[in-house]
Amino acid sequence: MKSEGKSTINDVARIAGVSKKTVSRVINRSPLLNDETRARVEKVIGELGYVPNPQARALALRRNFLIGLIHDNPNAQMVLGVQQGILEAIRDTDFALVVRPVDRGSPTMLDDIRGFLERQRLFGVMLLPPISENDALARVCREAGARYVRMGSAKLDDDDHAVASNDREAVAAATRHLIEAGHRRIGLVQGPHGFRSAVERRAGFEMAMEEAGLKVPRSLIVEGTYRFESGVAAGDRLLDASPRPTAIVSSNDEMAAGVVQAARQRGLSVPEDLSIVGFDDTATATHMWPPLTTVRWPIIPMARAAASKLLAGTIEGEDDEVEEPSLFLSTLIRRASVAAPRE
Amino acid sequence: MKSEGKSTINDVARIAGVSKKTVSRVINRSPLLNDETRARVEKVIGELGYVPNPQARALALRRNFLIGLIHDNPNAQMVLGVQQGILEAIRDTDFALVVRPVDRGSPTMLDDIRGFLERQRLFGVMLLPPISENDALARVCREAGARYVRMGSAKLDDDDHAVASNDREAVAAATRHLIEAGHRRIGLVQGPHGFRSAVERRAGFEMAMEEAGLKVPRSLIVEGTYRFESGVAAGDRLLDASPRPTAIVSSNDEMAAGVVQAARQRGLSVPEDLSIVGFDDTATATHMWPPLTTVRWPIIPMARAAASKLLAGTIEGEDDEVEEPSLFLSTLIRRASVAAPRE
DNA sequence: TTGTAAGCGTTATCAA
DNA sequence: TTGATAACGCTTACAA
Repeated sequence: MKSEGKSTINDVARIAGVSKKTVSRVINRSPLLNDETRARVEKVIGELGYVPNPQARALALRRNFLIGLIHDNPNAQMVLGVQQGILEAIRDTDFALVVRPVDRGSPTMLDDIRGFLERQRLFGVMLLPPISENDALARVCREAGARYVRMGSAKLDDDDHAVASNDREAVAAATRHLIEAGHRRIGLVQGPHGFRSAVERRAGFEMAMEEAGLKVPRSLIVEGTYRFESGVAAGDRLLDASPRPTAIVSSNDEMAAGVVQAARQRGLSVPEDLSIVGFDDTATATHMWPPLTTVRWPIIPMARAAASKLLAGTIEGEDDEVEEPSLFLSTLIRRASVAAPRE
Repeated sequence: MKSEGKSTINDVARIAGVSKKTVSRVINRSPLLNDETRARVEKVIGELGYVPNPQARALALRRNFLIGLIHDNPNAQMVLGVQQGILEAIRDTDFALVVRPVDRGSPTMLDDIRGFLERQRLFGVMLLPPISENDALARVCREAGARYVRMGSAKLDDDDHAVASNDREAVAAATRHLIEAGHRRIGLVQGPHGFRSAVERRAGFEMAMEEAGLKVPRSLIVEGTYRFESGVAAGDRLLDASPRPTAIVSSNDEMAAGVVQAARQRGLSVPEDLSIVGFDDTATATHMWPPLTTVRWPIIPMARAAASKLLAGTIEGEDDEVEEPSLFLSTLIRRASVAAPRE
């Protein structure tokens, strides 16, 4: 058992008295191998503490064991959740995760990513919203020879290349929850322009309002950036409306926290004067006061499934028959930020 | 301009009418090269869209261009901040960032990390607190031939292998701020056992109290886990004390938010009935109510400096003379969670 | 200043 | 079921 991982396939071959190729077959679990030979080679591998060199493998195989996470996502919790999901999926494999944040605003973003993919020659990449919604980016991945899986708030690609949540239905359910509590005048803090999630969540909101025969005046829909500050601003705008809404649906938790702050600044209390529901169920939702009623987005399982899709067929020990799901259901988590309207 | 990044050094050499080695010299900016030759080769490189294959380079150089981030840190904001800092440092280099969370509780952690380092043969790794405080881990890195830099709340290693913040002094300053506001009975929510940051922050607290001739009863120091829930619990314990503390120093923001929640649950308002200061200045601090007075920990610059240290000497275009700093000063950010005690 | 030959550690081809 | 030999794309001697 050498302490350095310096022994090579040649050492193993020499000591075991076989050829390199035979050792290679053992490493790669080739089925056509004498059990006795295999055992002998494995013994030597164990004794030497031999670990195959991934760069050499990558060179010979013309692909490496790196999967990339490309994102331009403003939400730290979400990004970390995704990382965790991916890591769960690649645990016990030779794959490693490399992260690559990009700047959606940059005109050279696509070229940057193309360069990155060509340079690193990644096995595949995971694309997070919002850039996962960019079809040109998917094309770049294909052209660069990188497999990809897109995560999104709606089906963005075929099942081999996308996992999605049902944001529309989830927000509709959240809105219905407010309606059932007695609210009639409900505002929406919408996500930013260009985000599919923003579109889906708004559609869910409007769907539920329409079902209930409720009309949403234009003044009760305000756009935010998914950031806290924009939630404060949106809250201010919404609470300036007259009559004031008695409830607000926010397209994410962070903005919902901003709305709560806006309400508090004008002496309104939540949920007595104003009910609020968010989206994401990030740590913010439980750490704020009152704890936020929100939609739990199953980020970690989604990311895990997406990563498994990416690796489909490559994982040895796994039952390759298991098809990863492509749609993940979000669920409403009821906490303390919703109550019946006053009077 | 081929769309695929498939051309190799041989293609470039053939078309430019030079040897592989000359192309290699161009790529590696060798100084002993005829300018004219260089120009000719560079032209061909541009036309072909040639990109050197990193796995081949890695194989030949016996080192790759991957730097790892090894951590077991409970704070999402912090982890993401560190990632951002590292990425800023490696921007415009060929390096990529590989993330590797580990389980501090696992008895096989060190072996897992050793296996990871040997398998991936990383150029170097960044170690985050709390595992960065583990000297055995540093040894494992050295044995595996990986450079490393440790981030911490105090000097953990020599200057080439560590960057630190001055947590002790920063918490002392925060505590003094409370004392100056008139507080005398001040509690501490301490970080968890085994964290150097917890030790340093507590030391800063005690230092400031002692300076002011204030005695801290044992009942006013409660240990938390750095998580929100533990902050709630610690807040409960502290507020049960009699007489109640009029101010609390929390070893991080997340627990501070928990303390606020505990206070609110018993009808106490912040800062009127209870002043609070946190540590980290994460998003939580500004998103909560009231906005939290806290210590800003310069995570991103620290991480950037740490990554630069790791790469020291390898970056071509850079002025290698610039020595990265090893100590980063935290500063007190005054917001609305501190006021004079009542009466 | 440039080129030749020999690796780096693996896998693929094709024959035995 | 195994093995010799040639890739894979680059760098490092060592010459020229």
